[in-house]
Amino acid sequence: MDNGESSTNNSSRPWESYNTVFTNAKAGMEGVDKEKVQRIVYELSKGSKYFQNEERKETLMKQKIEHMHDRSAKLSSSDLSNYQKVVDRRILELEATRDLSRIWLHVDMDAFYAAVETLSNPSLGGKPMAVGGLSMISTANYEARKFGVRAAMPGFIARKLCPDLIFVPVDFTKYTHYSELARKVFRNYDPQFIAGSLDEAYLDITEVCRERGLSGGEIAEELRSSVYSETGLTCSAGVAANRLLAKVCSDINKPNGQFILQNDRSTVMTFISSLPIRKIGGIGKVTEHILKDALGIKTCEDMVQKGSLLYALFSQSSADFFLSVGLGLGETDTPQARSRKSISCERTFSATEDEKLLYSKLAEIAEMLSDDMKKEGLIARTLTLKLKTATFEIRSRAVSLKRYTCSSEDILKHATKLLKAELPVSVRLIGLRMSQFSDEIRHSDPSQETITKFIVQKDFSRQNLDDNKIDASKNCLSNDESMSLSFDTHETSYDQLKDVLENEEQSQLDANKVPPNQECTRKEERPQVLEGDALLIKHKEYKPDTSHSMNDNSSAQNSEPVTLFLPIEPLFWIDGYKCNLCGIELPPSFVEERQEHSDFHLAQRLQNEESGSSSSTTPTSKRRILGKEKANSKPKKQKQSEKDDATCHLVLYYPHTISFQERTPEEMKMALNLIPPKLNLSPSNSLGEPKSLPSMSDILTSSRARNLDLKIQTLGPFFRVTGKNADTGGEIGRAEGVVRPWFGQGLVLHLDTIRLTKETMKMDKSVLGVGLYVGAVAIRHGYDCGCRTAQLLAIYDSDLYHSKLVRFYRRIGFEEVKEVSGSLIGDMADMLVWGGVGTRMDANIHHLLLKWSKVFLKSNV
DNA sequence: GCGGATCAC
DNA sequence: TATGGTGATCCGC
Ligand SMILES: Nc1ccn([C@H]2C[C@H](O)[C@@H](COP(=O)(O)OP(=O)(O)OP(=O)(O)O)O2)c(=O)n1
Ligand SMILES: [Mg+2]
Repeated sequence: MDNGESSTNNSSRPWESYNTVFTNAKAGMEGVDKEKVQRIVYELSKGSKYFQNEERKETLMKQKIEHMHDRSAKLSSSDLSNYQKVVDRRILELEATRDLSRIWLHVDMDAFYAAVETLSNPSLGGKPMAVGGLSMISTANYEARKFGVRAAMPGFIARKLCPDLIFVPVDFTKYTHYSELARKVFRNYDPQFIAGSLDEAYLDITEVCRERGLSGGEIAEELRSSVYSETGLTCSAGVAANRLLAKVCSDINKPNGQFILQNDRSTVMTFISSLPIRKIGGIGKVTEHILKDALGIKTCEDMVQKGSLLYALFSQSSADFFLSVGLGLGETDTPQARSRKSISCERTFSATEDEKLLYSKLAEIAEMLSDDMKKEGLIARTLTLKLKTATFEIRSRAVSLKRYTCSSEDILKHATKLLKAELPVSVRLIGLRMSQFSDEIRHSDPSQETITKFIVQKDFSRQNLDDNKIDASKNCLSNDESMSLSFDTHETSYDQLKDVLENEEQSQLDANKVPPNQECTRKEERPQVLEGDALLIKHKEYKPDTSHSMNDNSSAQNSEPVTLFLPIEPLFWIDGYKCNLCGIELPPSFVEERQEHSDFHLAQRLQNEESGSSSSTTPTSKRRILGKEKANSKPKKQKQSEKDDATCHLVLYYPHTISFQERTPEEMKMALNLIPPKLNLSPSNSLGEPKSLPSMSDILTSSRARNLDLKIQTLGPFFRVTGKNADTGGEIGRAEGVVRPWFGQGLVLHLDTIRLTKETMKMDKSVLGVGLYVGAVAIRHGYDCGCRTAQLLAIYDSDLYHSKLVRFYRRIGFEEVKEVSGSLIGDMADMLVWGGVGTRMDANIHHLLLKWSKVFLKSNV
């Protein structure tokens, strides 16, 4: 592997072991003498603090690789064959999700900043030029790239590579302007295009192609030509069946070119097979190294070939991502816009130990950060201090405050404490970040402006350090008014449910948590990307990463449903902790989880039998299970020993860990995604959801006006929504359920319980109103997880209550599917799954949200 | 919840 | 002389 390379080269050609990102392939670097570049970079870096730190990191990476390698060597052949089974099944399941019906286009401007600069100063044309300074350059034009000059390279090194290099300082306003021009063009092809950074976007051109009878390639030509005529800038495009592939494609014929990958499985597979893994977004320098040096994986094809190793050594979510990459899969839907989760500000300066100086830098940064937060109307409660020491070591120190804040005084006060604890230290960078925002999300969530606009904002700037209390009372004096306003809207649009909802006096409008946001200027159509190359609110939520240690990752892994085809066998815990059916590990102390788990296996089996295939049911053993209401009694160790050899479609879940994981609803959406790779940016334009479905934040915002404090938690695919009285904290209602595949329906949202505790409610009349809110969060969660259908059981308690329930659910959009009476064998699966008898009802989630949109989206005044 | 790493642009 | 800034995710504690 790397033996020969490192030992011989280190002595004679030391630069070969200094691996920088600059050695990676990149458009415009084809004819570059890589060795020469590497040598020069090495010569100028050698011995520097930066270099030493890179060496330190390199060492750590090597250790990681070695560790991974050892682990792979220890795997027995039986381990591998077991993992291979998992891989084979997973491949089938992933393959089933392949969607070749959509046409995605990824467009990326060529040498963006540099091209813009050339536009405003044509004399730069044809000459090697870089945007940035001698310390760092942001990008370089293609003339400069011939010399090996590229983004993120220090300017002084670039100048050594290319003595005639012209430097132009950055000017974000210009780039933003041209970015906007280009986006106007994009909008013509996909009004909901997903904007990445200033210079790239994803467009779903399926409809345009269909409507105009043009191919993806023709649309790409036209779009690029249009971008050129509108901006004077060239760009490159990639067209493929999903975003991951489209992104890879846009780089192929860059600059000023395009590449179309036909939506045909074998074409895709051929394309992907020889593709170096580093080309895939999310696989960077480290991951590439680990996969290559420890596992011998170089191409995407290898990912499939060595799938068993991946599943043995990485977390399930990472392995899933890798495998899906190997299959050429990627996201094909248009994700919902996501709001930012943190805001930060950091500055580099010449390293110093001078405490006075450091404190004053800190104060400046706190001030800038505070200003930014105010501009966005954000308040947050977790503060993180970031330091880069003179030796380039990165340190971070965080505190969570009792109250939300955006004041520079608050920030500085706590930041100072954090910094103080680190002194003395020589520092070259200080940064501050605020996260854990107060509920609202508004920003980037277009539909949100509805309520926001009702809130008359005063300038909440400068809450004098009153320390605490920033809250609503101070900022939004007109709170009551705004709330009642929104409430009215709410009620009127509810007429359909009036009889059930009854009154809604909703006396105490709390507004307690309403943040002081304003974000006035939300221009009607603004992708949320803003200034500078910074604000790209992009995330790749799939971070394949090297999980290490942990012989068996399978235990605490992510929650991802895995479908297995296994013969039915009795369930028991191998060695007392490992499920013999699926291998999941659950220590005996995980009583509840074990219960759910064994129930789940049994239920799946029953459903399978019911749903056709094998009719050989074995009623006996299941009967008793059914007695216990869902959560309590225990199905002993399933003795359904009568294992028919029927092959069963089992779905099992890997619980994330012992406890529910607290997540904000926004985060939630991605928690259960099946297909990992996503680099999901913010949908641009303000229209947000196509049909203006109520977003999670709409629902939450609306609920707060009703003094409801809603929360959602997840445990793997399971979720729990709780509604509390915002004043007392007392629980008013909750909904629980699970997101899971259902026969022939893809993912469905299974609503287990919607429980309301009217005792604790002040206004016991609006119980069902609360139920609607709690349910809406669950439904929206389902929507975000990709469910199309929601299922529930209107439980039979008493005639009166039951019919009321059915009526209620029917009104809000559910339809009766069947009666589960308990008298038919076929009911057993339902009874087991649902924990009782009643009326099974289904609803189309999209329709449901549409129907409810009037409620949660106060139509514009 | 915190801290370190990784990644993208 | 000189190696950026912003935001996100994941993992292991
Ligand atoms: N580490 C980086 C990478 C990029 N950028 C900025 C400058 C680029 O102009 C812009 C777009 O990034 P790209 O990766 O798309 O690079 P270019 O557009 O400059 O070149 P090309 O897309 O032709 O390869 O983002 C940056 O500031 N820092
Ligand atoms: Mg570009």
